[in-house]
Amino acid sequence: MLKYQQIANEIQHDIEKKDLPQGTKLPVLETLMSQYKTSKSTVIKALSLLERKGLVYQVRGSGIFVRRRNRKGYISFSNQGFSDELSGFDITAKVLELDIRKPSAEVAFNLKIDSEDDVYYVKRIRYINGQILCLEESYYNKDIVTYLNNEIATGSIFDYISNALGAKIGFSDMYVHIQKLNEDEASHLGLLVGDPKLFVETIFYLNNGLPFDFSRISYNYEQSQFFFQSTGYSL
Amino acid sequence: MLKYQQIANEIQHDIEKKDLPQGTKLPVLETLMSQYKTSKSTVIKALSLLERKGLVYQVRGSGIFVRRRNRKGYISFSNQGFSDELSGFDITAKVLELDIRKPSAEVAFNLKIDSEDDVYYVKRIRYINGQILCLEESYYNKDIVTYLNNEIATGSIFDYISNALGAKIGFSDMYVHIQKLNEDEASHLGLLVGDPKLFVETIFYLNNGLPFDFSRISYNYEQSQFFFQSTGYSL
DNA sequence: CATTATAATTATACCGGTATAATTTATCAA
DNA sequence: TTGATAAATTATACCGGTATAATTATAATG
Repeated sequence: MLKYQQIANEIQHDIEKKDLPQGTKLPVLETLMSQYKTSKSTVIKALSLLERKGLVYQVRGSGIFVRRRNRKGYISFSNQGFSDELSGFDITAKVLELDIRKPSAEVAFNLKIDSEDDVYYVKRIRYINGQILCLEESYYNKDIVTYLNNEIATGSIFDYISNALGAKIGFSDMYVHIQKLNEDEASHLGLLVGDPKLFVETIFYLNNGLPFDFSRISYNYEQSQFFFQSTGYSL
Repeated sequence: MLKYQQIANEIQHDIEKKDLPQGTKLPVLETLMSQYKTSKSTVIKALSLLERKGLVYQVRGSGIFVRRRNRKGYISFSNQGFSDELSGFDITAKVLELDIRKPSAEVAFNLKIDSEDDVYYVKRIRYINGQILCLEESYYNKDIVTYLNNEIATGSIFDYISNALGAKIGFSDMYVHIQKLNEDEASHLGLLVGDPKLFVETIFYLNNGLPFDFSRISYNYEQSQFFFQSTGYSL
């Protein structure tokens, strides 16, 4: 792990361990430099990382301060996406469908592949702490996600892609809508037709810019509480 | 304006002016350095800014590339919040209520003030391109937002706070829910009771960490299409 | 005591350098 | 032509420095 990431982790763990409240001032840069035996720029980079994670804020001429924490029961939604920030929640999945197929025009467009190329199609229900969280339909570029099965799809597919396939997940584009549930969705989510849903279309890219996953997710509105922190641009 | 922000702007304008498609490779660092007559670190900082804005992505050993753009009609939702990213949309507002009052316990808690301190309360409907976008209730700490009137609240209150009051807006915490409209909301949004809504509670902070605005917003689901880009943490 | 001016503190901008890791291109061998 | 190997390209990590701007603490002033 990189030095600045390591330092960021240690500072984060320190904040969490000591349960520091909002507004607590952290040691000044100079102190952090000697504490972690590193240069100023590396400390700054670590702090910038923590600032973008929403853990601290920095005030020029004043100091570095601890930022407010999440409300309980809210899913933290960083600019990393949902999936990794689910610590503290019990996430499981039930696979409804899993097959290899040819993509529709829309899917092919979003994955930047030809309509003759193969994709893995996965339809599943995801649970959070035993409650139905969402209904997900995902299309994976088979050239990148070379293999999938039921067992893998029952767990975290992204963990599998990162760890087993060794691919590096980069960024994503999300298109968010508020809509009413249709019949199929309502039955899977255990809700009524016309009930609210959060509907999100996402294209996930590897860190080299290749799209590997196009997904459509309908969230159960009863479980949909998200915590989101903005940071401003001047980092 | 800072040099690295200036450079980021110029690169952004260049991308938009030339309408460069996704995947287009930008000049290499060395070229950008001489092009903008600045040091490596400053160029890197400018590019890091653009990366967090979702405009480019960088691949080590390969280059800097243009990222996908927004779909038409979607409100771009950066980690800056909604308000500033509404270029291309016509945003207006109608003020329903505006007064000075004592905060409830919840409002006082979120603004970190005493229940005896004054707040400005503003209730208004915001329109996007003539359509009803949302119903907003906001509480402003009167020690910070010292004056408000109907005319100001008809426009952008944040612009007023930044420009006229000279305060620097820093970051925000958002709590997002999907719910059903109640009677009051439905009547103001021109929708039916039970229709979906995106309900967002936000605490806005100045750049020195002081909370100055606590707001509750109910979005019209028919106008609620948001574009959101995640970036990964390794910037 | 309140206000103002000054100094100290502190984070940030900006510079330019070396070393490193990932990718791409060129080279060579089979 | 293919596949492996080496070299070149390119972004990133990390260093340490000076200058600057914002804030906070201190001193001076009325």
